[in-house]
Amino acid sequence: MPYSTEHKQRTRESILSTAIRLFSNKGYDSVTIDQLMTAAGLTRGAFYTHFDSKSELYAEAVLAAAMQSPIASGACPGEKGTDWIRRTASLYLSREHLEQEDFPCPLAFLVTDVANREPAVRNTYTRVYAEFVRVLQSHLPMEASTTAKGSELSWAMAALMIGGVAVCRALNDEATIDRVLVACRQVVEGLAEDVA
Amino acid sequence: MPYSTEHKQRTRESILSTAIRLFSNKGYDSVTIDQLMTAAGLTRGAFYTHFDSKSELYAEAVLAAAMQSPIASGACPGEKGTDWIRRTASLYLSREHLEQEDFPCPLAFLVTDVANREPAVRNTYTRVYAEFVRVLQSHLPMEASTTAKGSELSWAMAALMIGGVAVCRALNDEATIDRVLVACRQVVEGLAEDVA
DNA sequence: GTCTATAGAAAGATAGAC
DNA sequence: GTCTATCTTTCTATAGAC
Repeated sequence: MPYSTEHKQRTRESILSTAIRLFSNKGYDSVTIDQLMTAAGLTRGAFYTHFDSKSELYAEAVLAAAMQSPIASGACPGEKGTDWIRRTASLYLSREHLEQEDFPCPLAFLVTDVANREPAVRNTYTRVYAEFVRVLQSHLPMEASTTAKGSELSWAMAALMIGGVAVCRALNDEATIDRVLVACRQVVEGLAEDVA
Repeated sequence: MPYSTEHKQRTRESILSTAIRLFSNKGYDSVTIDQLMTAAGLTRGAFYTHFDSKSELYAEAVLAAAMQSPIASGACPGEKGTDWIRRTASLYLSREHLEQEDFPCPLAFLVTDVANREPAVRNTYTRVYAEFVRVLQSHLPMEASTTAKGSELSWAMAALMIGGVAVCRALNDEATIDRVLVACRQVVEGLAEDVA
């Protein structure tokens, strides 16, 4: 691979990382190409060598964000079963995640934002969400990891975790945020254990 | 009250209703003053007689949306206890709500959007959310409507309902949407009953 | 591949006529 | 109070130099 191609690849990934960070924290419309490129250490003009348009970048960013987020893509490889669920819930529904600037879960940080975007982006979101649910279910205890009941539970658990984080980001009161986080963690754990 | 004042009041409310509809379905940035006023049957220039700025309008719209949404502000006055919860969950987590253009629940339709806005808007969101939780808890069976455990459950139930609706709006697959709606409804009902 | 410069469109907000 | 006209800013995207 010639130097220039390799270099282009690196630049592209740098733009993408910056995009994930900015889009996740400010939403699609509030991020300008200028801000993005400046934050990536470049200027406006260089953008279009790497991406066709802002919306194309967004679509890629949502997917890349999902794959890079340690929280969404099956963290805690050490743990198993209910322990994994408990640990994931406590990572996902945490202040650290809320304040996570670099790799937050796009499912939570961009829910409403994605809803207002074109079908291609929503297709990506749909796939990422389904994968999140699949991973959750695979860690449910015993047979629940394959039954219809366990599946149903997983679809709701994912919505609860995403909802909890999304709501907390909209709230403006520390005490309320902590209450929501704790409550959601407790309920997720309870659900995972009761299904056994 | 002189005619002009009364008329101004009506116009103002008309703009506000239009704002609720447009903001809820497209988000803050995607709605322009021009679109808004045209949809309200007026022109750009008339806007600033009623509101100081777009962001001020947004803050008012979020509050008004919460009060006008029959779903969020304690619908089903006929039902009581667990029946009320079950009925509210089935209204909230429904396709009708997802496709509701005029009075959707801003807690779900604007979560991420509000998160990216100024503190005043997030304060409003916080109050509306807390009220939603309060109403939910008041319909929990027996003592749960006053205990700490019932309170915790309510904070999570609200996040689950909001998360379910918000996620479904981002999804782009009918079957997946139905699965999420059903799953969330089931879990909400289960939670409300198990606490008894 | 990245830069500066700029075209071209659209937005928020204001001014002044009616 | 509402209109049309406009100021000013900001944004996406492109052109051309290096």
